[in-house]
Amino acid sequence: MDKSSEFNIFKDFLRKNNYPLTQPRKLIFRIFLQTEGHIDVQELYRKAKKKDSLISLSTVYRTMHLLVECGLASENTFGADTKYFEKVPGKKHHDHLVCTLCRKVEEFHHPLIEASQKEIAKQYQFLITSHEMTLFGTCSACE
Amino acid sequence: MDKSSEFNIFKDFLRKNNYPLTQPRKLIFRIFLQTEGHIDVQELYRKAKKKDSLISLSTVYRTMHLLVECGLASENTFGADTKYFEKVPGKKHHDHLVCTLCRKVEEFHHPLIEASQKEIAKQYQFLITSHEMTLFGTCSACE
DNA sequence: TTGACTTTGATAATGATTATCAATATTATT
DNA sequence: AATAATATTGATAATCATTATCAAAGTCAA
Repeated sequence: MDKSSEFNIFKDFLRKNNYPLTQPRKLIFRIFLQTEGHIDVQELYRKAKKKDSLISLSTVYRTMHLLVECGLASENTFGADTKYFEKVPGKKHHDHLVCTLCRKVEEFHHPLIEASQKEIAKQYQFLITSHEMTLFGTCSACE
Repeated sequence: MDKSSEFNIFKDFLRKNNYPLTQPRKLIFRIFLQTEGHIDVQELYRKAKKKDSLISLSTVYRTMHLLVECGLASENTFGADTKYFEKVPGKKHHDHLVCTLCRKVEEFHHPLIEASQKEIAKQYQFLITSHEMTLFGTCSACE
C-alpha cells in the first residue's frame, strides 16, 4: 500500500463524517506516516512542533483517535503507561516481543497462533474484534 | 494450593526482605485471597475499608506491589486504564477473552499457543519472563 | 466572499498511580 | 515485658497521561 492511498482512506473517512481536512490533521498524519515502527503521542508532538510550533498536544491526541477510528493506526501500551501507535495498512498482522530492559520492540508473526485464536473464539462464541499479544523478556543484546 | 501455603509464601517473602508482617498487609492479603477472578485497587480498597475504616489507598497499592513481587498476584490492564489483579498459585497458566461491551473477562488455556510462544522466543533469542494475550470482542450474551 | 459549522490551542480538570513525611506499628533484643 | 532501632502507615500532595472546556480561528459549500 503506497502512501497516497492511505491519504485517500483518511480523506474519505473525514468527508464521510463531515470532518474538515485541516492543516494540523494533515501535518500529524504526514509525520505518523513517515514513522517506522511504534511512536507515542509525546514523540509525535515533538516532531510536529518542529514543523509548526503552535501545534497543540490536544490536536495530536485528537488526530490519532481519528486515525485509529478509520483503521490506519493501531494502539498498544506494551505494558507501559502510555499508548504507542503503529501503521496498520500494508503490514501483515503481527504480535510483539518487548525487551523490558532496553524497551526495544520486535514484531513477529506466527500462523499457528492466529489459528488457535480463531478456534478459541468459536469455542467461547466470541466475536473477536482485536487482540493483543505481547511477550515480555530480555533480548539477546541485554542478556 | 491451599491458602495457608500462600500465606507462608507471603510470610517467607517478607521475612527474607526484613519487611514486617503488619495488620494492613494481612488484611489486604486476606481480601485478595478471598477474591475469585480479577479485582482492581478501588474494589480492594472498598472491601478493606469495611474491615478497617482507616486503611489507606496507598497501602492497598503498596501491598499489591509486594504480592506481585513475590509471585502471588499477576496484573493485567485488559485495555482499560487501571490494573486488575488475580491470584497466581494453583491456576494453570491462561489467557483472557474480554467482552468490550459488558467488560466480562473469561479465561482460556490453549497449549498450542504456549508452544508457539516458546518457539518464537528461541527464534528471536529472547528470554521470556511473562506474556499477556488478550482477545477483545463481543461475548455471546451481548451480541 | 460569506456564513454556518467545526477545529484549534491554551488551559483546566480528571483519574490512576506514586512520592512525601510525621506519627505509629513491628521486631529483635534485653 | 519494655526498649530502641527501623519500617510502615495514613493523609495528602505531586505526577503523568489523557480528556474536557471554550473563545478564537480555520474550513468549505453555496
